[in-house]
Amino acid sequence: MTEQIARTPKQIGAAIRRHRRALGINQKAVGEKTHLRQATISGLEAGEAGIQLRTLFGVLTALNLELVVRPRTKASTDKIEEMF
Amino acid sequence: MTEQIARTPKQIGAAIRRHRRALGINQKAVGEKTHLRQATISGLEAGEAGIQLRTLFGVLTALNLELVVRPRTKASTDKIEEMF
DNA sequence: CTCAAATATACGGCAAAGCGTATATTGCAT
DNA sequence: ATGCAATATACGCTTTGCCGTATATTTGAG
Repeated sequence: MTEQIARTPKQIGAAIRRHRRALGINQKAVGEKTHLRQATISGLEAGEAGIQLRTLFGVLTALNLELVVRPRTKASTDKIEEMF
Repeated sequence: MTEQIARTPKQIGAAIRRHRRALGINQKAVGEKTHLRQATISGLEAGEAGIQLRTLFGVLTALNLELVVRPRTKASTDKIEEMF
């Protein structure tokens, strides 16, 4: 199961964490590759909603990941107010 | 071709724009659904690297889109410094 | 070509991200 | 149980997102 669906910051954070662990590297190492602090990686993986795209894609690149944007597959609640 | 690969803020912005247009709605309407300004949607679609996950996922939800996180498929340069 | 709709840009203000640095906490092997 | 590695949290600082509001520019229909 190497393809993870993400519809929220928490979900993409969790997905990134799983992939990072699968690669056997720690947050500090990702921080060094990306010029981000270990604390910043921690926040991303925790799903902080304020994380910037700069940070997200830096980490994705460091982990050799990519995103796919596509229409939602299954059902969804779609109440934006309840999203975070 | 409704599945778009994104490895950079610019790419995800472009992908979102294509999907939005395919749905036939404008930035102002997306802004109203998400409680974001039209100017903010514009920035997201333009690929501004500082856009936050809060903003990204709000728009994805409004457009009924989702992300998939997966290992990169084809080749990649992977020079993070050159990413933006 | 014209004009309206859509999109991009501007400015001051407030809140928050990410920084360096440092420490607290958690998890895991022995 | 101990100790180290990994992760989470804290503080002051600088930078920047997003806000409301407003305007400039681009695009497309007629």
